[in-house]
Amino acid sequence: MTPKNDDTVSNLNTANQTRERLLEKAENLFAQRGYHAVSVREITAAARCNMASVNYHFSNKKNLYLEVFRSRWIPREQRIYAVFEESIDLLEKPTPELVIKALARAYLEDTLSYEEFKRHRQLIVRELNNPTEAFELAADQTLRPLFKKLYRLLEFFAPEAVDEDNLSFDVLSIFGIILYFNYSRPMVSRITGKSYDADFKARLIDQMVRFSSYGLSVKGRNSPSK
Amino acid sequence: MTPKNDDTVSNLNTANQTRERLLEKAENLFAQRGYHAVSVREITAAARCNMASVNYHFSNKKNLYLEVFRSRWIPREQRIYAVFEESIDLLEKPTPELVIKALARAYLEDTLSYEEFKRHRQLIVRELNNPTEAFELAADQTLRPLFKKLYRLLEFFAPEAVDEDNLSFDVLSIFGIILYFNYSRPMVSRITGKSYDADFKARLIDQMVRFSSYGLSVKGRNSPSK
DNA sequence: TTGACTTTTAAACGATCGTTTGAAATAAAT
DNA sequence: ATTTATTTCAAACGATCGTTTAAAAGTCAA
Repeated sequence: MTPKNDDTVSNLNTANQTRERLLEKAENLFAQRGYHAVSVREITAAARCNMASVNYHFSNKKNLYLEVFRSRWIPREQRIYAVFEESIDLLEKPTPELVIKALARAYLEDTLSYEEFKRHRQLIVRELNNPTEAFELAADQTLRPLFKKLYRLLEFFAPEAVDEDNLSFDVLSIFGIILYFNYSRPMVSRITGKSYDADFKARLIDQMVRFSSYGLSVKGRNSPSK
Repeated sequence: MTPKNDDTVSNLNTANQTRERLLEKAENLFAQRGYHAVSVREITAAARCNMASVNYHFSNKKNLYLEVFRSRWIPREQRIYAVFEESIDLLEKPTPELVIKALARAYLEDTLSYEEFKRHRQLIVRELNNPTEAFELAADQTLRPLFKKLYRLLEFFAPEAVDEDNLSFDVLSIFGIILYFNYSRPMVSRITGKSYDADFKARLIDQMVRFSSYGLSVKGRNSPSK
């Protein structure tokens, strides 16, 4: 009646195939139109399996939604952070400006396909606007660790002059800039009418770095005149 | 069977009372949980009227949603813009920094109550993330006029050096900063743990101005050092 | 007060929702 | 080959959805 809950070997192939198909299609549909606008019938039709499969593999619709975050969204976000941290480690002098550039790049460059990133963003924007249990998962596993990392990077570079509150606020602001420039992509494209090519990407990254690094309250940034 | 469609005087009092109650409660619920998550039964229960009233006054649920934008969201946004334009007119020298500050203030200061503004933001963030017909209404009546206004203000102040694309991009960026710092309010409060008082508001405005004005590609801003 | 019109109401409509059921199909173990 | 366990399936469940209906209640002019 219920799926096996341990990792003893059985017919893993077929079972996980439909389970994975369900997660893939569910994520796509939830991202596009939101939890309540998507029906279990629609998800299972897209995954070409029986309607009862959702309850068999995930017990109910809500838990399928949460599992999309657990097994797809969070690992993907962690991959982005891994790219970010790797490029930080390569820097000999991680100035705030370089840190922000590394973060912007990790989000925009090649790590994910355009469609994959679109889904990814739509899911978290929904949660930021109207948090459910999934927001708590995402906050604990990805957002707060990133904030801590950013805080330490800025703190190291401006160890004396700046108080804790200002620094926390700056961290949130940087995250906000990155988030906004990604989440508003459709609107930006729609209004500027520009295609989303490599040049546009470079322009976006430049804009993000300028807008956030110059606003920092920490010292040690490059000369903002020019 | 259907409500009167002209302005001949009849029992306006009672009719418009329930119509207005429906719009008020519908906006509140749509903002909090989204179109599909809210039922007509729930809206009419909150408005203390019969379920059929929605179809009587608005013909169907979807049109009730659109009417929330037409008769509540858009006029409210236009009031914010009016406050912005009034304070611009008082400036003798509308530098980009002062323009941004005026815009940030128009959104944050007293124009709307906290709860009213929260609803207002939630509605538009939903539409930005997943546009429906309502987005087109909002874009035509409020967003695009604001962009044009901002463009003209920046253009006037930097008439020579900057090309059209950069300026359009800056306008979008300013709008994005304002939008983000408002729409992420719940998250910011949640993570910083600060209460949303007058000091916090002033801090927010300061942060918005710094983050966006220093990033501009136009000349003529105040010295960005310090 | 009558009569025309507007608004509100209770009840029901068909459709679709998430979930359950029990049997059929498939795979793995003996 | 037989048993055991896992996965898939068609069908149905009760609940809730948006909408319709037709009558009751309310409003206002003549």
